[in-house]
Amino acid sequence: MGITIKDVAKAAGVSVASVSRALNGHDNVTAETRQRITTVARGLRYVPHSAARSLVTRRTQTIGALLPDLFGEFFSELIRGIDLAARARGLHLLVSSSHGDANEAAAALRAMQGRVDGLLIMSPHVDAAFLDDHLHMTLPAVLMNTTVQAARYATLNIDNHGGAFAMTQHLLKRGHRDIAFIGGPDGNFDASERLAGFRAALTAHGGKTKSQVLTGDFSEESGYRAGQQLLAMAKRPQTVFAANDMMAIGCLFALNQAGVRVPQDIALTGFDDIPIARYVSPPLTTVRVRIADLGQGALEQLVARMETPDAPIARARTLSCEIVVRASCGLSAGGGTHKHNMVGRSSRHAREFTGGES
Amino acid sequence: MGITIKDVAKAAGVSVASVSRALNGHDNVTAETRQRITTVARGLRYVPHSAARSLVTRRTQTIGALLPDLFGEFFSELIRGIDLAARARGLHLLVSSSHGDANEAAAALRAMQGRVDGLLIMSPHVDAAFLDDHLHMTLPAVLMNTTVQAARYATLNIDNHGGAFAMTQHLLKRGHRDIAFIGGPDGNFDASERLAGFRAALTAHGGKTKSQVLTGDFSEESGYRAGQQLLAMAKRPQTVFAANDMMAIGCLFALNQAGVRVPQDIALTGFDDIPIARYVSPPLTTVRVRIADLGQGALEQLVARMETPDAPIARARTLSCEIVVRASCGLSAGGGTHKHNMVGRSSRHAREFTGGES
DNA sequence: ATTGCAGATGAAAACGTTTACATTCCGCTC
DNA sequence: GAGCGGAATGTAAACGTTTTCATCTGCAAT
Repeated sequence: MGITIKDVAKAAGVSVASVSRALNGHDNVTAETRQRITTVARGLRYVPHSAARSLVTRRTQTIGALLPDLFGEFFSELIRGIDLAARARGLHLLVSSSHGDANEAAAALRAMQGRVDGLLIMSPHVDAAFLDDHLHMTLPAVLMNTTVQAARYATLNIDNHGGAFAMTQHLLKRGHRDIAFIGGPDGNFDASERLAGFRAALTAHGGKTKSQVLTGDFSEESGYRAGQQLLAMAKRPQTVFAANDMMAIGCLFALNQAGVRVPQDIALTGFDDIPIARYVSPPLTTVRVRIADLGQGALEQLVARMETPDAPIARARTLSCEIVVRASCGLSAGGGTHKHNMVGRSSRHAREFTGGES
Repeated sequence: MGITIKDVAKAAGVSVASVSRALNGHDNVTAETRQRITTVARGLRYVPHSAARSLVTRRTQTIGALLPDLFGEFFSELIRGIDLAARARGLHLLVSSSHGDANEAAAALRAMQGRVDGLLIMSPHVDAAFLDDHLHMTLPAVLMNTTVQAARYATLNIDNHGGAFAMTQHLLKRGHRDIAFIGGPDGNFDASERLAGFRAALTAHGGKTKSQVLTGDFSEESGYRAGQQLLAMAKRPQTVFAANDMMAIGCLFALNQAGVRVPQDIALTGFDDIPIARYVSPPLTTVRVRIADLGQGALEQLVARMETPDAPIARARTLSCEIVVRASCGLSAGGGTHKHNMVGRSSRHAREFTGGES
């Protein structure tokens, strides 16, 4: 690795202190000396040793993201959002994923401790006690999509309940009365909230409805299996609401394959609005979660905490969702083919908003 | 941050050296003392300061991944593979992406220097001179999907050319004679290799064929636009070969939307075999790249270099692809519906292998 | 001419580890 | 019982920065 600040100092004929000052843009150094130092440093290809710097500044310029998994477009988008925001602030991003159980999550949490200035945690199965145990109190952290309510932690949630509620309501309003819900993994916060929202809407509606819940685990394959279950039924439900888009797409595929037409024979909706959702046939009606924004927002909240660690923790923020009506649920009341709406990030869709930021 | 190794030493009534030895599993320490120290350390919730450690050991236990982008399932899968392999070795993963131009890439490269023990670089537009300029020679690095041939760098490539060649050959063998190719971004190594493979196969075939190239940039949207161009043509090609799956899916959507049937009216194939490819309708015939394996393999190669930096660099490895025939290109010679083949990670498909590892 | 001041620079401490080297301790052997 | 050897433990240097404090310089004010 070789070349240190001392070498630069020697070559420039100044002290290490001046080199440090010049390179870090402090103002108490002559323009001329700074010029000389920068030139020398560049010539020598000097790169500050970040560990040494971190040791004394107690800053790593790095934030960590603890994710449950990395599979599929949801996490892809999430990381993209985080990365974007981090880059804008000159922060590095350390990712860690695949934490099947609590032990792995604990190990990951431990390992990150001290390597990062702040932590973004999305682990739908960790609870407050777990965090108290393994997360150092002084390390700023933001929890995403978590069941943890403790006021000690900053949290940012998707409006899972509201989104599922609105979507169900939308379906009911359009006359759907017999709806099957494809659920997510057991113990997953998002999954259970979405199911709860679905149920609440049914209850709120009051009228006569029918519903059932199929099991899934958020993977395309589980959606496909659910689709096969549907196909095997003597009397199929009128509508399927999958707890995420990947399952909806898997289910759609099973239906397509069997020649069951969507939405004519059965309507289908998802949740998340992953990028691919608008490109399947028929395009998927879904609950839009601005996934990248979620990551970005979480990072910004984290940065805020890092900058003023003593500020009281704002109460849990919830990111609103909106319903995006595409063809898969049957055409909306307004009719029309919506063709011009189906492509492009900025296109407008029929929308219904959920509660909004709380 | 508070609690250091000194605190542990004091509390356990030993010297810092013993604490260090005990906690790092050195053997020259009594079982009894080690026991005591570990207990105390745990009780105090001592976490070693990694920067201090890195400073003296000159190791960060972190590897960096430099990616051009994070959008879509391809990168998702790639990161997943890298993360998996890194985790298995107790290495942390620092990601950095969105390097539109060379300047950004240079800055990212610089910033990573010194924070990582090794670097995984996928930046389809960097060349050897660029690396010589910005990459410290002593930092182990593995280049993925790069045009760089320099023997100084370890590289791991997808067999883009072979894959595209094989796919084109497959299409020709099935009687397709008029094929449109949707290309990737200008200057992108993968894109140009795939196009070259396509052309080479046409040339090799010798017989009378027709072809054209539509422009794309690897995004669904560009595939959609290409699809619209196709639709607008007086005489449409018989077959479309998109340089990646995302574009194929975008194109498929445009065709579906217009009521043009795939594969009856027009055949369609892609490249990458991203997870979603088997779940669109019709399922996409494509060139399978074991994306996660690519990431995993690159990481392993990197680790090898880190462990023995002086070993001569193995010549560029190329990861073989295989053709996965699903329904979108018209049924394969064998006929049948392939229904049982379309789902599940381990299902067998009609396959044709490309050159394999060189 | 002396004092004071401000701005530029340098010397050295500090950050928390690991590790080479020194010391202590203990049980042996002669 | 003195000397020895080896294991366990301690001491202190080193890693490469940043930053506090001190020094030095030149210049204006007295």
